[in-house]
Amino acid sequence: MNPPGLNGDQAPSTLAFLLSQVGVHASKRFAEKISAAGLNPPLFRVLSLVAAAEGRSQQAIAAAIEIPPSRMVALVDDLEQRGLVERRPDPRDRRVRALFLTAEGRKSLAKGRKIAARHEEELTRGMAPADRKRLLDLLQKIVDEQAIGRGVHPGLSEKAPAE
Amino acid sequence: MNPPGLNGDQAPSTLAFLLSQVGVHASKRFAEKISAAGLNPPLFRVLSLVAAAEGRSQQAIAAAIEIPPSRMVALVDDLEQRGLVERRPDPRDRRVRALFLTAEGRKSLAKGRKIAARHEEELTRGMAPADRKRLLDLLQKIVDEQAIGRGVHPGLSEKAPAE
DNA sequence: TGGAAAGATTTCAGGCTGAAACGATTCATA
DNA sequence: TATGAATCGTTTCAGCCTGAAATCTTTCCA
Repeated sequence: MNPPGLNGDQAPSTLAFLLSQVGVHASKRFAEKISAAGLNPPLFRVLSLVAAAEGRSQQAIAAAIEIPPSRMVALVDDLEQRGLVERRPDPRDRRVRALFLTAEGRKSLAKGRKIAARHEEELTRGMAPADRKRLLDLLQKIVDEQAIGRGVHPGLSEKAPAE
Repeated sequence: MNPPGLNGDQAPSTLAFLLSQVGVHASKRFAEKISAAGLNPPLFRVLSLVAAAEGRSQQAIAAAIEIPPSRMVALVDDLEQRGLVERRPDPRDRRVRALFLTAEGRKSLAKGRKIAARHEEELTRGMAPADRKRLLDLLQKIVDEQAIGRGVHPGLSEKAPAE
């Protein structure tokens, strides 16, 4: 598909490049798939966190996934307009908007989780279970070593991709 | 750093999430580092490809890394303004602008490569060589299985991150 | 009580991106 | 050889997302 001398003579991929390449690819694929549930990745992540412990404040959740408050507002606005999440006043602290799932929100979340599971399978299709576990362990090791927050996902955008 | 019940009770990360998380992280780190060479990842990639075979047309290179022509023009403009790359007319085809490195371009490329090597090491610091190779093989397997182009990096931006 | 701090929100401006339209040139084919 | 299709490079344009900063309210602390 490409003239010889283009892809053929590329230096063997480095680990850094492969990680970046596969990671970004996985992100984009997931974004495509999750849209079938009427969501996008950030919304799905917030929805999941709300479900993990309902009644938390917006900023508690925002801090957990390291997104700026101004962004959080827009995300919750979005979720609320779709009727997936509810903002309720917190009687203990009137500054706070406590977040709760609606029935519709639970449905969307369930749908999203199914899609995520399918995504997981497709991504590792053709891999032996042992390899799967090995890959998972190795990646987790990097997360720990690099001091990336567990469960904290740096969004796409900003700057650009790697090598 | 986070109140209990936030990160502590998160479901064990999936492979898809880890891949995306680590990949995006690696991308962003690299973007930071490569700026020390006065470059950004896309520029570095184009610079590398020009070096791999000087005299190719803009679109030949653009096609190799799957970026739209309109974007390529801006990238080459950028590289040319920095004096790293030269556009020369192609005597065989007057539509074509053949690309060549300048002396300065070679210097920048060398600098970028050093940074990339350091990045590679930092990313895998604390990993046994055997694990490194295993990880590389596993990732390469995914690239092949998922029909991602070898050496083709989907840029950041667009849609959003995963799970 | 008064000032600092925190939660939520709005505003705003910058950056990046790709589709589309365009002129110049080359190619294919009749 | 003539003519329409395709290619290369370029410019234009409009959408999108993002985070910093300012604002307002409410709470905390000294």
